[in-house]
Amino acid sequence: MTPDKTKARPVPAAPAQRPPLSRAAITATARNIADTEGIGELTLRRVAAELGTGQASLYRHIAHRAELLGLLTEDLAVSFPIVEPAPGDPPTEAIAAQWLAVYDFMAAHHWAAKVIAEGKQLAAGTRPLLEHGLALLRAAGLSEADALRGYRALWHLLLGHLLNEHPFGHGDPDAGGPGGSSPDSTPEPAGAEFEWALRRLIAGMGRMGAWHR
Amino acid sequence: MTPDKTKARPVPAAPAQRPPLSRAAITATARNIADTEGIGELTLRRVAAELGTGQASLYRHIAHRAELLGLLTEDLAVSFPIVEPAPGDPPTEAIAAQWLAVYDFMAAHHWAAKVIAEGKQLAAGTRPLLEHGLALLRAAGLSEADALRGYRALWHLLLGHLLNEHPFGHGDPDAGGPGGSSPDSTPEPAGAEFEWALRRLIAGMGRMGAWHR
DNA sequence: CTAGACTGCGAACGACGTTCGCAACGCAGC
DNA sequence: GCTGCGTTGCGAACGTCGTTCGCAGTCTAG
Repeated sequence: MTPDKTKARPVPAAPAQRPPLSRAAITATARNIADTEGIGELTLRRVAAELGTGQASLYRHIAHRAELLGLLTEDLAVSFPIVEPAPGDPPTEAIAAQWLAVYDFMAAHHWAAKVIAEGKQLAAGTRPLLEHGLALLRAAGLSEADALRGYRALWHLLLGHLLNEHPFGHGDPDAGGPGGSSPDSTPEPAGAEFEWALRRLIAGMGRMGAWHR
Repeated sequence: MTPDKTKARPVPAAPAQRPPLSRAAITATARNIADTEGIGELTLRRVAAELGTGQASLYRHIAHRAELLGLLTEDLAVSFPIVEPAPGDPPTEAIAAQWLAVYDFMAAHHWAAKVIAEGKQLAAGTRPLLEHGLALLRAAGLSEADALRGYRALWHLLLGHLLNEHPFGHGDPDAGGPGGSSPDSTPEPAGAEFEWALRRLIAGMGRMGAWHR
């Protein structure tokens, strides 16, 4: 179609014109697949197909699949929510609010916990969360060292819950929401279970730490 | 080789005589590989080779790889340590001792946390641990419902720590989690970090729960 | 001695991540 | 202009994985 006789574009085959295929484009496409179809469907072939390129082309921009996963989590991490403490709230409440927000955010991307857990390093993207999380703990009276321990404890608790909570990667649009609660079969709303544990951990850090008593 | 003209023994190849290849044998071999070489080396071909059989033979005894992983965790779970509380110990101490033992046990099998996390819930094998864990929490004054919540919280905390603590699979001893951004400070003995968090969580369950204050 | 079930397994299939080598460009300097 | 070079896209292939197929032997009941 469109037999462009003018010498203009003897372009390869069916490239249409696509954006020049960058790291960002690859990452975005990958994230899209992971979000909508589950991490299990995220293959390099799939990404390439989605972008309309050959799979080998991806390797001009990423070294290997693991790097793509790294970019993915990094990309997600930069939009981790930061919850400023409401004035008048006790520090424990600020901490709880912050981590509940992170939980909700991660739960909305079912693949995140799995990828992070096995991919290991979360790097630069979590810097703001780290900074803010530490500040909240410090403001609650924890020492520098304990704040770091506390941060990691909260993070681990979060990760553990996310990994065991929802079965695994199929892009089930969780948009279902809190509408109709099942009669009684559901043991607990999942998020509630984390909140329960979260609040106990926070309370415990206070009890044995510094701010309370 | 061995041009056996007489029809006597057209026996396959090198069967020597091996034990008849059972579920248990396969599981044991698989576990051995996972323990010594890491979960990354655990392939069906590898298991078959180790057993001296063809890979296709394995499918006479297991349905698919996932089932083997299930057997593996099940096999591990039955030997989860159960720590009877020392007389005179406060209930919180009994709980801590129990879970520290489980942590050490799981940490000795680096693959366990990963497999459990992605394999989903473990089943029958954890029954004794569940029973005992609940009993300890109940003995500490938690309600039935809270004991279950507490058990799961402890389990999730444990899982989160194990997954982020030691990298294995492809050993890049990079920092775990988003806490790694801190360049200075000591990495801490790993088990100690869990213990810190564990004791806070236990304390917190008491504080907001029932037994203390 | 025969029929049927069960077990082992060589060979292949399809999907994956990754590598190779070539074609097509963009843009210096001549 | 033409030439040479670095970069980008990509078809084809390789090696490995989980899994399936179909046959060849062995065991056991009748």
